Amino acid sequence: MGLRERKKQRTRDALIDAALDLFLTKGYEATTVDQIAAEVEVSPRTFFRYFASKEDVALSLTADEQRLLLAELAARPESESPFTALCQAMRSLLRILREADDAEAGRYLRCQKVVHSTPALLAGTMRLIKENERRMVAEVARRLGAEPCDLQPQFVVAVFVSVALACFDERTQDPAVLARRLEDLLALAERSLCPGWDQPVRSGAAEPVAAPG
Amino acid sequence: MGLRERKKQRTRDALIDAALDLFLTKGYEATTVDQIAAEVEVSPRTFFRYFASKEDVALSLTADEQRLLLAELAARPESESPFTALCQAMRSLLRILREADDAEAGRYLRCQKVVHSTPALLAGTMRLIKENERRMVAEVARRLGAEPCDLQPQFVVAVFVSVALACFDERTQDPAVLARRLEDLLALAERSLCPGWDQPVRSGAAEPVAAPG
DNA sequence: CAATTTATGTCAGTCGATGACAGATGACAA
DNA sequence: TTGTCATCTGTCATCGACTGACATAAATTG
Repeated sequence: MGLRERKKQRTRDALIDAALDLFLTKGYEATTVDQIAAEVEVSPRTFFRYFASKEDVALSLTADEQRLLLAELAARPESESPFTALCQAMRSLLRILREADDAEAGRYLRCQKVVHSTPALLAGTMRLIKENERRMVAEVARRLGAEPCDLQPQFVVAVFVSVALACFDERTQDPAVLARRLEDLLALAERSLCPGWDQPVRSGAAEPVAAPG
Repeated sequence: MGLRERKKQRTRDALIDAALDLFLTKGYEATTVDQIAAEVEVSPRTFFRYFASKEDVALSLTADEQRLLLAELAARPESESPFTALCQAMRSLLRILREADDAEAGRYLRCQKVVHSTPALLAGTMRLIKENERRMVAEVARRLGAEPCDLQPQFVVAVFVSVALACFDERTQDPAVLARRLEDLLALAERSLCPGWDQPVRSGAAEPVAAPG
């Protein structure tokens, strides 16, 4: 890898770290892009060449995680039922977070703190998750032999997203605590959902049960 | 009601209508606050006395709906299980939308179109729903005799929100079509969830089932 | 009508974000 | 090493969202 690319990567990381630090100490709204740029000693214009917006720098890690989650889902064996595959992908993601080096782990923790204390960033996170949800629906639909517009794949992914979001809801920042909370929630989900609920329905059996008395 | 308040209400409605019209024809990003204000013949500064932001004017109807949903939930009888109460509240909301007069219905339709074609507004909608989710969790927790931080009320509301969001996902704007889609999804949810899943667990029965074979 | 309250307009200014242009710097070949 | 090229960066100008301060106009109240 050339000097140029290494330099770019360093600048990018420095911008993220400086931004997260400032967001944590002064608050997201009270921090200006100029201050972030000054901290890294680049011009404000350069900041916007690395990140599309002030929000973008705060959510870049979250965006990475969403991409990772989707990749883990795609890597799950076809033999797993859709919801199981989603849960396993989530467990993989949490394992990766726990095994990250200190710099990465610190970045993750600061990111979590900032996002959860800033409504605007919480909204941005939702947007990212919603975008990823469409891709997960496509994958689940494929596994079910259904279309992305069908209700079942949408429902399966929606339940999964619910559980995942409930995990992150409170002030659960430590990946270990988060993993524990995920397991509790998945156990609750398993108690609440019928066996086979996330598997293809036998054609011709359960469909025409609409006729009222 | 005095002249002053009536005038304010008219200005507010005019701002919403003008904004939605412009958003629909020119797009949300391409529309400036100055244009909206000019359309209603008020100063841009006045616009910001009615709405906190450009986003706010687009989401004011959605915010009203969320407040309404919460009110309908609170009005459901205590005898209903939490998930049933949530679903009935949602049905009430859709009924109100279907029974609205033409001006209100038109506003609703335009709002839906604009929101679903603008990522920023989709994110804002998510934020509103997330905020309302906290209040719904509080109400459901109360009905379950649990705390808002407990997993069960969070899970119940999360599943409900998932279903509700899946309703609005596609280009389903007409309230009648939306109601039909809701019923289909609720039927799917009912097939997928165990009876009594959203009711208080008998103390001492289902809890210690963690011991592995 | 007079006094008070409240809504509105004007002005100035901050901050996020983008386009245009020029200068600096790393990549690469001769 | 040197020259050329692509790319990165800084500077400048500009737009649009948003806010505070102050003056004006309007409605409410007595």
